[in-house]
Amino acid sequence: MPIQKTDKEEVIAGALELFRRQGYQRTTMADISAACGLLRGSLYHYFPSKEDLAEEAMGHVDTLFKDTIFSIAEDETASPTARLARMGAATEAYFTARRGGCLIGNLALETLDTIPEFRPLIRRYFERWITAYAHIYAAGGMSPRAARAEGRKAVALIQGALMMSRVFEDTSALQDAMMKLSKHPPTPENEVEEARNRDLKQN
Amino acid sequence: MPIQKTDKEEVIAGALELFRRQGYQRTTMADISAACGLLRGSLYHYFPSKEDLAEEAMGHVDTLFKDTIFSIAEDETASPTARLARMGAATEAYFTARRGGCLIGNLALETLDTIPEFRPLIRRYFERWITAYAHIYAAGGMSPRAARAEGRKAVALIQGALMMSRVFEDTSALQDAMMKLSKHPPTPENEVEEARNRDLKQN
Amino acid sequence: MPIQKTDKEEVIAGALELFRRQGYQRTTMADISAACGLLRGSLYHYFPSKEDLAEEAMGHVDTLFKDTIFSIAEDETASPTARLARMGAATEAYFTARRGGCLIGNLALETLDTIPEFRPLIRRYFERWITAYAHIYAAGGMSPRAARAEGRKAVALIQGALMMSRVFEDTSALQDAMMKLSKHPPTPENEVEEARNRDLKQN
Amino acid sequence: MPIQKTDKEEVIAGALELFRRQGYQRTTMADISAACGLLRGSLYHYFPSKEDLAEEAMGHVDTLFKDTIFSIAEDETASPTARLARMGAATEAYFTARRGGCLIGNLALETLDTIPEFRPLIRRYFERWITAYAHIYAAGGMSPRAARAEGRKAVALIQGALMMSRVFEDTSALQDAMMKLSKHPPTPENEVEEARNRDLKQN
DNA sequence: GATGAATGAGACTTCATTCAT
DNA sequence: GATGAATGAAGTCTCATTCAT
Repeated sequence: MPIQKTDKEEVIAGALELFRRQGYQRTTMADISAACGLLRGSLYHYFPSKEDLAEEAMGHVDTLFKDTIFSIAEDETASPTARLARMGAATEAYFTARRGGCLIGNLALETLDTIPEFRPLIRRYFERWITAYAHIYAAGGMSPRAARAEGRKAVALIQGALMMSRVFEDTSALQDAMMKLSKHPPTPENEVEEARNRDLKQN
Repeated sequence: MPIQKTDKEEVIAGALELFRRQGYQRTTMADISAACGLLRGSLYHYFPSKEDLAEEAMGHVDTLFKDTIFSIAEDETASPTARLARMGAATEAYFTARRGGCLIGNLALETLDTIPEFRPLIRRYFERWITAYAHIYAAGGMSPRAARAEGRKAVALIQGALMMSRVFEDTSALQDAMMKLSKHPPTPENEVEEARNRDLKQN
Repeated sequence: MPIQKTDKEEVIAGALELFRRQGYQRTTMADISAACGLLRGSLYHYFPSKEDLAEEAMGHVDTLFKDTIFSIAEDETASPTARLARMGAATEAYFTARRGGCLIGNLALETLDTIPEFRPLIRRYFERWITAYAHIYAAGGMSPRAARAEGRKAVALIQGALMMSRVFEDTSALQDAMMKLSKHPPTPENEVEEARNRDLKQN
Repeated sequence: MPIQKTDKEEVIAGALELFRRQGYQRTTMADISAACGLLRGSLYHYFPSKEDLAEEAMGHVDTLFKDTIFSIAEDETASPTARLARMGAATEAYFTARRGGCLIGNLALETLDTIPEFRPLIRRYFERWITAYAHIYAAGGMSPRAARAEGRKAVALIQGALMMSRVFEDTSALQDAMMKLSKHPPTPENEVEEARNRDLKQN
């Protein structure tokens, strides 16, 4: 029985990578079966359809991020800045070790308008990510509303940076973005404004 | 001939929207022919293949951005801050008027690893965009190196915000990001650091 | 354009015979394409699915029976007995010229519980057939209620006779049944009863 | 062993119902295994193949009819009319208690031209049924030849009535047919002719 | 230039059957 | 004997592309 679970996980792992790099439509069940050594028909013992398989792959990523990355934000024993740094490092490590960027981000852009079944999964993943950043920002003294807005911008920046890294085949775009996010909580717009005003008055 | 060209433009316009919302693989030549009123076989009088059609659609977007958005950055008669605001407003207006986000960003994530022919087009588009931001930032006094890094982050933030807007069906994510970018040049990391240090010393 | 219609009719004719003899599930699109010289994929230019193709085949039979057999019942210039004879002869001729019995009867038993889309077509066909017999019986002086009941039995007898002919590869079962139905309107139960009583009294 | 046999009977009972309602091709081994609580692979401990399983199911019906319905015809202690009534009642009771009509009649129309292995079974079943009716009719004074012809029509009427009952989801079609058959031996064609002639002469 | 039927490769999926455990 | 994963052939259907009219 442990063999069984291993097999299924192997299929998911192979499918996950193919979906991430080739997209959902372009990846065929034949590709996946070749990647995991199973025959085409055998995949259907584990997954009733290609869609289900993709959902399980996304669920796998979702769970992994929840357990190993987003959970860092909840560690109230660490300072907000320390949590930011640790979450950033974990995020960067995850994506640096894998080509093709973010599975769920990629599938989001490809399927959001055509496969409604994926939408809840996609939203839950990003919702959790945003909430993680917002939690840290709020712990740093930001208002809940601003913390959430900044969290959304943080996730946007990471996803955009993943896109840039892929487009230019240069991981520095991701590193750059993570560095920006990791050092300290962002300064919301008005605070920046005030800071500038202060600077101007000093001169 | 101009009539002909109009026909071709209509095909491109229809294909562009379908590719943006449904992705490349999911969009069929039949979808496109239905969208523009032509029959399946007739598409091949204008475009030798689906790939060529997609490339022309991307080229259309590329040219449009170059002429109407990126060109704003070159307007040396306006202040950097004014150019940022105008470019931000134009960008926001473009994407707010269309569902599905950014054609080239979407196709980038879907096809970068499977259709190498698209890569030069995708890179040129993002290269221009980054350059536009870098140009403004440099005009604001930033070093060329920092300006380019900040430009890349700016484009990343926009693309990520487009993803968030689509995921949550909420255009405020884009507005939020554009507001952040439009107000003034970003404060590079070390400058913020210094500013904070200044603040601390004052207290 | 007449070529087009001919092609489609040819496909239907080939499919019709295959469905009648092999059943719906057992007949593959490959069988049909081989029978009409078209490639598998080409069938989908004419019919969106196998189900639709089968429905058109059934519709073809339905129309043919309506126009060439059931219409005989409406010919008020002929006596009921003459109409019975002509309808019986036409029915027998149709089924004698074809192996495999009645397409719609066969598909009825095979698909009634599994392909609900076929049900309306199947019912309409039998409804018309019953109505044709009932019309003649009523013209022969039978009450509408009894005429309908006898019509249903007439159609049942024909379908059952087709089954017997197929089981025993002996067309005499059909001929036998048609002879019984063709000679004159049936004597409803109570009339037979009365006739027997009369006979008994006479002796 | 008796436990084993019970298991086998359960499989056959489940398969029988599925084959009757869904047909042979449409019914999968997975359907059958789900219906009887066994797993897919386990079915092959009892039956070497799907065809064998279907043959055993048909054999089950064949034996049941032989023992509980056709045997009534052999009961020389009862009058022909009484036997007809009892056989009709038993037949009607059997089919009224089950949806989907007659397993062997259904499979006959579906498989007669494609699974020759089933043919002997199908023929034997109908042969017995016809013989049963012929036996009663002969006991009623009909010539062997006429009795057999009338027996075939009786079975045809029943099978056709089962079809009508299923098509219109109305068991009255079967009841109607059974009433016709149960009251008394049919009047062969020529006898009716003579009776009519007698009637005419009287007027 | 326009049409739309035809092509043929290939996609997802099903299913009877086998076999190692 | 029971299990259920694995097999591999085959089924329905899609689709980019071609071509005769």
